[in-house]
Amino acid sequence: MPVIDATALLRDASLRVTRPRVAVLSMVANHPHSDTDSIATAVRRELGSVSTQAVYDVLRALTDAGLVRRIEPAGSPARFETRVGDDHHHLVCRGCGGITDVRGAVGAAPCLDVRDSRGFTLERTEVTYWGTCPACRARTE
Amino acid sequence: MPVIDATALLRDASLRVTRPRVAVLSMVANHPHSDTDSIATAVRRELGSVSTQAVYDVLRALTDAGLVRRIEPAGSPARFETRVGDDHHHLVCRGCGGITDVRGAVGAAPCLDVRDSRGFTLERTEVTYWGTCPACRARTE
DNA sequence: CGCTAAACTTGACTAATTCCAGAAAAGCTG
DNA sequence: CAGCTTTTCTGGAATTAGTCAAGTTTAGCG
Repeated sequence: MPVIDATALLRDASLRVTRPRVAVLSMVANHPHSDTDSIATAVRRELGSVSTQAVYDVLRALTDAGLVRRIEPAGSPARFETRVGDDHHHLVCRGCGGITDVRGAVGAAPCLDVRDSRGFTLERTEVTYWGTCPACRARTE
Repeated sequence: MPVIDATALLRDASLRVTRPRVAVLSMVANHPHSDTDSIATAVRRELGSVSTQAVYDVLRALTDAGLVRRIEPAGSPARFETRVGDDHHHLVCRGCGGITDVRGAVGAAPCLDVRDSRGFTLERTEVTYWGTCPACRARTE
């Protein structure tokens, strides 16, 4: 299991270190692409009782601080991951909604330059690949 | 105003031609990126009274038939457009949620090939550019 | 140890979308 | 063009995801 020092990460981001925050951050680090509900369930299993609201608040705080990234493929509730800063993208299965990371290179990719940005200030480029995972393909064949 | 023959499009897709369908399809064609609510309002203005359910059903039928595409940027209700089949992508403003089309060339773009597709069958690649539109930038400066 | 702001709890609430069951309408079929 | 079948539409209730507000607790500083 990848061990992360959630406490140190929180401190570095000048966030208070609370039990719910540590539990949520560890959970997201160890189970990338979890949705809010799975995170809440896992955190409750660890700490006993944590309000849904707290989970939302914590995830918002972590997202704002840049410790986790929120990903939200169409048709699916929000999911979270800790891999921030590297240019990876997501492969989403239409069958089961599962998400897999794929390497990418946005900065280096000339075809992702927008020539006609119409005055927009570009901040981020998000690439989502839609397809069917091996398990779902097997099921429908 | 781009005139489309909604009736013919529906027939070609072997969908029954109903007044709500024609109205919804025309609305989407003339106002790309509309959300369900605006579509419902516009359709009601034209036909008098149409249930919300009918609008959802029609949009689903049109989407399944490939006549419209459903786009769903994070944090925004579903939106619809008729430009299907060409490789264009979307520029989404974080401030106002507005969507602008940008040309793209997925098929021709080498950097969008996924080398490590982990057995997935790839169906579509979706690129979303996040940024701030000129109007929103002006407002916050 | 005690203070204070930040974080957590509780519970009601909104928005978007779907489900359900019956009524109505479109379009074959003869 | 009358009747039958299939599909669509209506209205209301249910679900899901997430937010708001007010009061209580707690981390971290002195």
